[in-house]
Amino acid sequence: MRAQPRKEHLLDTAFDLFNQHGYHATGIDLILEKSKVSKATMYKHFRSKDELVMAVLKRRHNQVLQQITTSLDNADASAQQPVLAIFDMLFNWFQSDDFYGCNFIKATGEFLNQHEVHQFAVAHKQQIRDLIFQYIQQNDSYLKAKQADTLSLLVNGAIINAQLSNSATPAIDAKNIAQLVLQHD
Amino acid sequence: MRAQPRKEHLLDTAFDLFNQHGYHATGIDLILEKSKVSKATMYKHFRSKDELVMAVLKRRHNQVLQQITTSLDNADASAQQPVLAIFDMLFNWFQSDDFYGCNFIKATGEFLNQHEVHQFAVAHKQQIRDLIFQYIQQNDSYLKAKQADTLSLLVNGAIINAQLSNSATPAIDAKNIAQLVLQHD
DNA sequence: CGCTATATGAACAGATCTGTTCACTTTAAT
DNA sequence: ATTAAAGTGAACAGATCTGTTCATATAGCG
Repeated sequence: MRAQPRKEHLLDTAFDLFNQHGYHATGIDLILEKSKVSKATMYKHFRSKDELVMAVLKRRHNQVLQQITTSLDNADASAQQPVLAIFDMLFNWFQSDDFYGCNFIKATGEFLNQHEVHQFAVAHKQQIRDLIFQYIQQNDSYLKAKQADTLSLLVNGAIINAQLSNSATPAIDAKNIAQLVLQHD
Repeated sequence: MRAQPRKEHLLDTAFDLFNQHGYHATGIDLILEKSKVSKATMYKHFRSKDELVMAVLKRRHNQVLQQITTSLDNADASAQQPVLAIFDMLFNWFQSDDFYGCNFIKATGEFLNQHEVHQFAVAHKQQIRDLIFQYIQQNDSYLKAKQADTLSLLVNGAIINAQLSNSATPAIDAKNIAQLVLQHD
């Protein structure tokens, strides 16, 4: 199979524009203009705009899971709570130029509950929580595994506050809170 | 001045639809159909859709500030941290049938940073943080006033997780975390 | 070189969206 | 009952959006 640079480039451009303008406010034509891809090509790869949105989300989903896994794998195993490495990852993300909040949270806001896109976004967040849950069970076993809910809440709160304040410090705030809560039980 | 039931009804309907479908996905025609108001009337009250959006946000902004103020005023002053009453308010909100997440967070996701709507939404969240800050200074003075950032992060995290999980328990989770963090310092 | 995949661009259809206009009707207060 | 304000409905304009089509161009590969 040949690599598909056009398709990947299209997904990159769409991802950026969706994050900045939102899903409905971003027209197909804008994506095509920015990516220098023709409309016919796009519709050969994706049957509809919704399918493009789903492809963007699925690719990002895999990227995020990969990033979290890598973060946790590289975490200092001698640390008291290696799971907190997640917040260091958030800190880096918040500082990047192309940070415009979480595209999955955005997706739940723009599509109705029963819509495929909404449901995929919810499933994505749930899967992150589950990933944290599993990691705690295996590596920070002295922690109550149910603390995954707490960490998930702190992660999402940090994302929102980082977007609102256009600063990365909520990642540090969240890490400090997490540290306190986790070592308490 | 006469009361303006049509205008208020229009704002009510628009608020609900914006919350469920998002701002851009909600067409004027849908709002008019649901509210049984004619298009001419709407455009007499609001010069554009953006102006309607702003009116919805401004009204909601006042409602939220009022709710928080009332919550804090009615908080058990003998409690250790009366500021935690905010999370009880969140709990009730999350349980209501018309809870579809935070319309201000949604607004930041759908409008560019420099857009009036985006900026108003950011200012709204900042003002809530400031309100908490002031309350802590006056009533929970043994707390570090800067903890308003922590509470803000917990509030927003709870809102997101409540929307994602379609449950009210994140309000309780956030309250427990807040209690722990605040009494620690 | 020549074959085949893939991409292009430009025009087009049809739907939907915001916003305007206007003749007419309803409502509320005097 | 009269009058003035407010609301209605329906048609319309113009912009924008998604999606289609097709003749042409281009790039990779034997």
